[in-house]
Amino acid sequence: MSKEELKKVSDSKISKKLKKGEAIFKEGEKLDGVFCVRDGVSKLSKLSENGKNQIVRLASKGEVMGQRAVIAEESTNLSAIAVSDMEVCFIPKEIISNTLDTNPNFAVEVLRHMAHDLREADDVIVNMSQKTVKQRMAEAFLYLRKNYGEDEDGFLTLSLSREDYSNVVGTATESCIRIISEFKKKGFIKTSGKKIGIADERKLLDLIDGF
Amino acid sequence: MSKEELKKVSDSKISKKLKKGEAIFKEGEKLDGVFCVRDGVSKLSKLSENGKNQIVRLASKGEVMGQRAVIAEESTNLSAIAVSDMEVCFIPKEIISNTLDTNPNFAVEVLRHMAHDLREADDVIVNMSQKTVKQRMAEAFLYLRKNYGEDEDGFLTLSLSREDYSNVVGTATESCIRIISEFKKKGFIKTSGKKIGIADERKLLDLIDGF
DNA sequence: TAATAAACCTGACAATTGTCATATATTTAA
DNA sequence: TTAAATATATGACAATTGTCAGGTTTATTA
Repeated sequence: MSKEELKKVSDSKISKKLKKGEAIFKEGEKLDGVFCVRDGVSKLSKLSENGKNQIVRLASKGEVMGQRAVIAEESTNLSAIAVSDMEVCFIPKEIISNTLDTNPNFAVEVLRHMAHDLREADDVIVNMSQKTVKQRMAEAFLYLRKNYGEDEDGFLTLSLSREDYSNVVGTATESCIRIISEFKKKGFIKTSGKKIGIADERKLLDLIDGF
Repeated sequence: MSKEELKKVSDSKISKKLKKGEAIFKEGEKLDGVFCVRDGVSKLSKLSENGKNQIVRLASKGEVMGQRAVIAEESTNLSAIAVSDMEVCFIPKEIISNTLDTNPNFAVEVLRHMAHDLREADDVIVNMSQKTVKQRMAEAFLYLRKNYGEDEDGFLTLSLSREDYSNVVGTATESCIRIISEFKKKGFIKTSGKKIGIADERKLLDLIDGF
């Protein structure tokens, strides 16, 4: 079964709609299959011992959630919560494991995908440990524009709450808010209500590079 | 080809010896295959834009390095440098890709392994972003004991330089040294020359849990 | 062995980030 | 619509962490 075939399977399934804030699955659960995002965006996060929440990655259209746990036959280490209204479909693990066992191409394709995820995770580790909160905030804005685009007025299509931002960059919500204020004052970004737009990409890039 | 068979292949290869400090490969290189650690330990690290080095993980006996890049057909995102004298063997990428294409079991096995690495990477992300430097230092000591053991006097078998420690936990070398001094003064660890041993596991665990 | 280099250590201080308290704005629900 | 809940914002301060500038010790090598 190729990726395209799998997509067909997934398209034929009845998909589930979720409202912003609803959970698709929670950390520690056993998953009976994987979830494929048809529309909207989900945050994949993990609770640390001290009660703080860390958003490890975001998943949007076409991306699959839960495959790591299903493949490793473990309970999931992450929670998936909708950050916008969503439509997801479910693919039972039996289909996954059957296809894995019988079709080497599929396995290799999944493998490539996971190799890619792993590289991204490595990059996140380096960013988290070597960059300042301001630099991480700047990267978050650029990442969101690159991956989810902006509207006709130049505001990010995917709007996260301040708390979500703080959970992405790994900082206190207050610090996050302060940095947003500072960036706005300096003209790096613009805001309108809770919408945020990039006003000066160059300045953000300079900040990331340490200038 | 099963994992055991692969091991046989690798064992039959002429292996290469490396002295502490030598590089197996460097960030950005194209790899013609993967490296299997037969003896010793290697650090897998990445340079961030600001010139700081981050150790993403350590690889020891039986572990494979470079598979992510070979599978994704990308240049490697990490450097591998020996932190002790080492013996590694090389498996050409042709063998890997042939085996991947023809043997679904092998692909699934590699997949499981990569799923495991990905989970660990997620955990590292959370640790890096949500824990203090002291907590991360405490975790590093416990991790090193768990994975590489201690000698008859209770000192960690794998002894890293202070700079390596700082690159593992993502902090300045001076901060790292100060924390080592503090832990020693408080009786959490003991030192002898550059050797470090765990003196009070309970206290370290309490610190990690925020007490 | 002596000279040199590298690693380790410490103090002083600055910069960054977190915490707590509180105020305002916005959203949600009764 | 009004009340309650939630999200956003800011000040004041403390705690953490980084930087620079020296030291000392340990390892390397000429």
